[in-house]
Amino acid sequence: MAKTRAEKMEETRIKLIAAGRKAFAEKGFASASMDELTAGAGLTRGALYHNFGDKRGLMAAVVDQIDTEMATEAQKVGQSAGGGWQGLMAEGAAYIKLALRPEVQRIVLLDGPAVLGDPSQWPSQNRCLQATITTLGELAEQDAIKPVDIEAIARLLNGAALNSALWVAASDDPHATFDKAVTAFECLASGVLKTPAPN
Amino acid sequence: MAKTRAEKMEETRIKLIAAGRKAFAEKGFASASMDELTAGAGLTRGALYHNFGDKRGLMAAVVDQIDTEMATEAQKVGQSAGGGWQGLMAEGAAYIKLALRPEVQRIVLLDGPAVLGDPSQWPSQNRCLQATITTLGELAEQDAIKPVDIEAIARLLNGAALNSALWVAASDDPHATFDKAVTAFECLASGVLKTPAPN
DNA sequence: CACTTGACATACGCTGCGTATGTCAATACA
DNA sequence: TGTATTGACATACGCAGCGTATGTCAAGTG
Repeated sequence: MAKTRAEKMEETRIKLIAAGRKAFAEKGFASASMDELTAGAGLTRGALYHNFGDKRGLMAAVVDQIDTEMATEAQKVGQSAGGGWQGLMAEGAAYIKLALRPEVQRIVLLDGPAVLGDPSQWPSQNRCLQATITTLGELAEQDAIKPVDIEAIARLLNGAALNSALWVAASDDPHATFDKAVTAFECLASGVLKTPAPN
Repeated sequence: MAKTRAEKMEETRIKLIAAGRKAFAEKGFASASMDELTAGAGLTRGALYHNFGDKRGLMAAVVDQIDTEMATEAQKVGQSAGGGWQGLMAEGAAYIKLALRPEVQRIVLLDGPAVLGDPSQWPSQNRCLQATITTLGELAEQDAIKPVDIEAIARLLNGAALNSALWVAASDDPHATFDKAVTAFECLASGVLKTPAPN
């Protein structure tokens, strides 16, 4: 069967995003050549500028894809941990673990802010936050946490988790450092609990 | 009196760093032209590449200057708050307040990581952390905090504080959001206390 | 007072982005 | 079904900006 035009266009978008994701991860945004990148996908810069406007546009699409994946994954982990406090802790650990991937570090944590600006304004980041905010909301209804601004707590927790991943990844013994980071995360998070942490 | 060569060179370094700081803050690293920048300082790119090696080298010098200033300032605030727990809280609020300056946001929080890599590896950031670690160390000696890894806590607190500044700055009502951020910061920080937070 | 060093300027090449223009296949329409 | 039209993508061009190779002249040296 002949492919429709819309289908083919969707294919090229997918190919370009995949190529961009690879190039940005391996060389960083600044050093990734659009000529090389598109050629690798069997296309030219023409396709890129037609579909995404400019280099930044492709970056935005790539970032959106990556941290949509992260949000989905972390949310899933949180829910299968049973939601509530356990879910929140599992989500935090999941974020740190996901952010250990070099691809995430380079694209989302290092280059993303420089290219796209403040991460708290990204649509995808708001999707990530939503999971945390929802979980915190449940806890608030159960009167389990202090009466503080939930959004603020969620943002600080997310920021702390993502940042600590860079530290973990750069450490000599990532495994041991990961454990320290998760423990510290849980320790800080316990500050919002009304009852002392169950350690 | 005639100026010695070393003195003149020091002057050009200072001029270039000042010009870089201004240009990077106003246009961002990528869009800052080294030709313009150096011309504004009454010099040429020759001086720049002689003194700093490349564009990144100047960026490193600028970042180092800025967050050395931040470390000094925050430490001062923490000490005049009397050290200990009050000092730690004051330090945190000070970091958030310092990071509200557009110059800091653009250079240190957005472009810095992309250009220089993981902030936790910057020499200057380690200076910033040192203050927090010292304060936490005092508290540990007084047996006031839980037996967790101090470095990990310090890194998470610093990361949370700096990140929240971006959120505050981008909000509709920065003043109100600042209060929320500081309250949330103190709430999370209280998680390391053995005795429940004095709220 | 010749000589050397080195701080900085000048000149060049190359890479790479964005855009203007061209082309050809897929749809619309008669 | 043949013609017109759109639009997805390729090709070609101009320009900015980085890094480097080379030049110059004043400050230090013996």
